[in-house]
Amino acid sequence: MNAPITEHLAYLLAQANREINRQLELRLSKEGVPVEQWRILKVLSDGDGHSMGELADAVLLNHPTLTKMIDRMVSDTLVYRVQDPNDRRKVLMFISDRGKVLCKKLNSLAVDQEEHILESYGDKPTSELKRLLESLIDSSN
Amino acid sequence: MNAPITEHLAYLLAQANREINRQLELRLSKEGVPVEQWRILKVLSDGDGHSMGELADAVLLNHPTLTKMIDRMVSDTLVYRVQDPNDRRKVLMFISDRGKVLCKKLNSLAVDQEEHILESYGDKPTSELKRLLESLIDSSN
DNA sequence: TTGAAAATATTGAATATTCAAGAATTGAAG
DNA sequence: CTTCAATTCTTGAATATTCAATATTTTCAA
Repeated sequence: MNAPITEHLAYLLAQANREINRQLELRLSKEGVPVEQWRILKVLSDGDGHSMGELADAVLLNHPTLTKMIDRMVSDTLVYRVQDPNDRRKVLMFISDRGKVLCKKLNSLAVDQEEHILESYGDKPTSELKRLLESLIDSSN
Repeated sequence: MNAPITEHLAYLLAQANREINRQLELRLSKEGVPVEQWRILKVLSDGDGHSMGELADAVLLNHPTLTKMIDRMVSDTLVYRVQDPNDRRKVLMFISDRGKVLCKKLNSLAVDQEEHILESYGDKPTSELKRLLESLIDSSN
């Protein structure tokens, strides 16, 4: 017989991702915000304008999904669109003041989670895991 | 400023998972099968009957999604349902002969991928990463 | 300079997922 | 034994995601 599915890297990643994501979702739900929106706010919180393509890459969403999520966030006045003056094909996304306030709250919820992981999983394993994940991602490009 | 999103464990996991999953998807698409169906076949390939609840846990899908995916797989005669004689609330899923044949092909495609990762990423980092992921998952329960 | 190809974002239809409710069966307390 | 709560799975409606097509702008070669 072949190796069981629980030994495949793809499966272990999916499982770990699912679990950690579930925990984070649970915390962010206190503010009624999906994980993807937190990512968007966090990327935009540098105050710069980011094009949709750039954003889609950064927040791990494909274009149409991002467009529709941004539509919602614009309705909620968390972010706003500006046409890029240098390339009018592009739309630059900016975070609003309301978005910044929300983002701060979300950050602290996310930090709570990271601290919880550090406690139960350990300091060294966590940083070692992060290092390995980064290098796996690098080696996949 | 807060830590950038790229330093959060949740983000790194999502990114790595997305990338590895994308690669696996690409291989399995040669047989026109989504990753989740491969997982289902693999779990069932022990020949035992598995209840829907058990399966849903194992393949990281929630109940209704699994039910509908199983409906498709039953249509394709890859698996079949049998009512559990000991507990008639339960449905036991079995893999068919056709399912077994397909599963073998998929396994070798998946093994290809694992080997590709081992080559580009290295033998030791891979097993170390797997170990850390397993223990993260453990510590989250 | 013009026109074709590439890049960027959005839209709408098709598909898939999720949530909440329902049906069937079992378990267990009174 | 009966009844009520819990377990298991499925269904249908609401929601979200994806694919393919479209519109707009830019790039670049002829």
